[in-house]
Amino acid sequence: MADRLDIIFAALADPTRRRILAMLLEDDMAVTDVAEPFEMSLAAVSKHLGLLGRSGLISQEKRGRVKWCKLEPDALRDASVWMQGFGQFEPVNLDAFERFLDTELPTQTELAMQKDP
Amino acid sequence: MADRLDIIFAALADPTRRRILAMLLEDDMAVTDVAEPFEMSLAAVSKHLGLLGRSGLISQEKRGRVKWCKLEPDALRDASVWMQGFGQFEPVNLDAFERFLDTELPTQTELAMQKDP
DNA sequence: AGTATATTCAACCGATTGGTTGACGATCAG
DNA sequence: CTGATCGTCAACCAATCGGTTGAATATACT
Repeated sequence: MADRLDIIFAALADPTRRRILAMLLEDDMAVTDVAEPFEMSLAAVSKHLGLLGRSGLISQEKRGRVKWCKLEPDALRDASVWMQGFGQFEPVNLDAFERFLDTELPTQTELAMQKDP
Repeated sequence: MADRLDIIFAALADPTRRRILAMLLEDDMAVTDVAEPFEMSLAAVSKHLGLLGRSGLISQEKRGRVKWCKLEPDALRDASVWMQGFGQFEPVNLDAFERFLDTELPTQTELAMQKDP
């Protein structure tokens, strides 16, 4: 049902999760350390991290009793490519955008896309 | 307290709305024409368009009894800027970034391999 | 062994989301 | 005026979200 872009954009649609991602940009962190600056329960932050993990934006690896969270910026590439299709129309990005249209609009055959058969 | 990024990412987190945006990339459209290819009620599509309008991703102008929907790609700029904050994530450098990731991520086997225990 | 730490799980809550339906106000055509 | 078309509104529904608590499970320390 929910495809990859759904989950990624939904994950980005929350300020807590965006802040977590920004924190992980600095360095890998344990769950407790991620939760520390937030004024919410550890369980809530753990949920956010679980969602981020499911979205692929972070990976989590348990070493001992500590679960380390690591940013996976590669997952943002899909979303970035999608958005570039709207923001800038550079020739460089046209291929990626056409690929996007292929996957995103499967049934839109009559859509006026001037693509070569 | 939903700030602008919240609303924009949330608007992008739905496949119907992304498809609507892709349609509007081709041309401005009336609400009924936007709704035509979707297998849902007109009211549902109207709600989606309302949300897209509130997010600033589209604008709507009523001429006569027809409400025209127009893509506003500039609204994506905030989100794009935020994502580019994730480090060397400019469109031009995508290839270089991919190469960086290839050397940075030795194994992806543990990624999303968490089946139910 | 016993205790502290790290993290998740389960149940619950109120708010939001994505959809439906039917009624409704505008606006256009005849 | 009459009737069709365009679009939204209001009420409802099931599912999800973001948060809370308290218990449970591992792992580490002494």
